[in-house]
Amino acid sequence: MIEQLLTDKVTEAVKTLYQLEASPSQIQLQNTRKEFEGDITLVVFPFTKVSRKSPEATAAEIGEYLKVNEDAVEGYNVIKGFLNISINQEYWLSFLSANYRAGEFGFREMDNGHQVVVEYSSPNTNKPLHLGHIRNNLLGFSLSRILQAAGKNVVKVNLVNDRGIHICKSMLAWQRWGNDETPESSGLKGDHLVGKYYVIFDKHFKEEIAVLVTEGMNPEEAAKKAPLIIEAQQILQKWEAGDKEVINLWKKMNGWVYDGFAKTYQTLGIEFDKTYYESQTYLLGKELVEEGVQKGVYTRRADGSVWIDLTADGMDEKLLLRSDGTSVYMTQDLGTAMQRYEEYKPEQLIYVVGNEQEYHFNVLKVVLKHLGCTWAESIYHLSYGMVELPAGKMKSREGTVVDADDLMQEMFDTSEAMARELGKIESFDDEEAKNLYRTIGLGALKYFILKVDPKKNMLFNPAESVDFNGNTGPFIQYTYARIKSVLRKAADAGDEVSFSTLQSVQLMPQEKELLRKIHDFPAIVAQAAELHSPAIVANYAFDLASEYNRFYHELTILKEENLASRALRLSLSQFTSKVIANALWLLGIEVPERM
RNA sequence: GGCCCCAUAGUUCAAUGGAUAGAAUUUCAGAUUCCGGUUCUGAAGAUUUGGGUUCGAAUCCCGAUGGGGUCACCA
Repeated sequence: MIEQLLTDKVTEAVKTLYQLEASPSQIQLQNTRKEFEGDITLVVFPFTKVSRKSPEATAAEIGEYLKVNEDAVEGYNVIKGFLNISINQEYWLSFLSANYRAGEFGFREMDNGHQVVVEYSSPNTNKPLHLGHIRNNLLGFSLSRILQAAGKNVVKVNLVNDRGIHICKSMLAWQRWGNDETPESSGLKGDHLVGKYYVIFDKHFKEEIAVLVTEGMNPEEAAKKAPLIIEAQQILQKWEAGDKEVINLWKKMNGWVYDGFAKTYQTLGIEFDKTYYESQTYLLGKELVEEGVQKGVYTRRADGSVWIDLTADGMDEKLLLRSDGTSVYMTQDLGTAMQRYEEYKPEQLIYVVGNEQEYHFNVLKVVLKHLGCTWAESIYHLSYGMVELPAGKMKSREGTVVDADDLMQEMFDTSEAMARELGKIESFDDEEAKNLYRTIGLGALKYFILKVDPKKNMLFNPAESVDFNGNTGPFIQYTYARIKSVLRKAADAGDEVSFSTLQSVQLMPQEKELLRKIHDFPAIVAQAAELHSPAIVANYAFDLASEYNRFYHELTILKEENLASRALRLSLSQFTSKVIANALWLLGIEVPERM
């Protein structure tokens, strides 16, 4: 791309002019702002020290050097310390004709040397997925695709939290109040059915606590002494002891949940390369802790529990093994991290987990480093903020969770209402129309959530997200469909032939703007991968769609008489549609061929 | 309270330390017209606060204020 070309030339220029070996960070190239003449701008302030001249004079010297020594540079102008470089039209046109047909534009070949593991989703099996999981799943899936497009060999991993006291609560409630209810008999999706019993457990549990409190017990103690919780703990113990009856019930109910999750994942359009179950990994990590004790980096207390003192690292003391020898969260995460490292030897180990667990991952890294695992540095916690709704905050503790399945259905319904109102579906049969609602509803949801910087808390407004105008997924999808429609019409008129005649037309400003925007796409993908941020791709997709709309609005395409101009505009349209499709693919968003 | 994160137009989001802080939406004005709708054009509108570093700060550093998270032998 042109940036690389210019970086090299500028390096050469400052070496020749000022005998300076410039580091890449000193060469700051950016797209020239619209109000100025030029395509790419070099910030020359970093060179004024060695040039011992004013910013303007320095810029002029470098500009002149580039103009003389680089064919692609046709001119320059200087404003303050900014050197605005004009790239000649041949460069842009050859870029266009070389790439406009390339379906994989912006994507790099996979390099097997760069393996990356991305863990995301990681649900509990006692209740259905909710809005928070949606952000998690979308981020994880999209990030995986972005990394893949940047040339990484990505393994998408899910770690299902299928054991523990939470599922025992659902099991107990189902045994006691369930009357053999099944997904089939109740018509409920499996995960919803199990979630229902979790809620039932909680209701009775709270009642028991209330009774104990009126009898004079303090609430904290009551929460530990309530018969239901004791019984649930007994079930957990039986589970760990391998009790047949308990295990069978556990398998049955988890099976229902998996069926339900599979449907949710399918509807949401995400997938995994590999699924791990905590029931199979929760014993891992104990040997590691033992190893740490031998090495003297962890300490065993009199009661048998194992701790690490992280006060020197600015953290607290942390428990690594219970006094009864059983694992805690940290123990198994140490184990699974080690397992993954040994299995894949990845250059990066990414965890998509909410920001409430930031401390946990900081500790995880440090604990591994104390063990001598230098690869702990490759752990990256993609920490994301909470999703709120206009109605208020979404926290499971307050019982205001928004169910993922319900939310998606609402999105489909809303997009249907919207499409009908706008008369989008008159030429569609039922099947096509239904697919369109799905595509639009999901596109709206995904785009709205992914366009926000992951680390920030965000507000999801369902009604606003499906708007066909504005910074929304449907707007981008609509732009794509419109381009496709233009191209179909052109093809009907037998225009394909002229696509190949892209020579010596004069680029109009709007055409060049669009081309420049398209030209940025590979750099955007690289940056998004580097910063682990789908938001960069999302905002780019909107920019590109908006740019196309401006282009489309100001220039005629189908009625253009000049054949070369017409070919130019059609190839630009084709190119834009490919890049929009590619950008949306990175976000896991489908594009409709017409709408 | 300790530690971590966040703070940008009325609202929801942008801005690798670079030029006059961009969009979308809302509001207002105009155009379009079967219409108080749609579409189009234009305008208005923001860096919480006080210092510091820098040629240059929304961005980096220190303090204040406000919001969120986290400080379990839960995961």
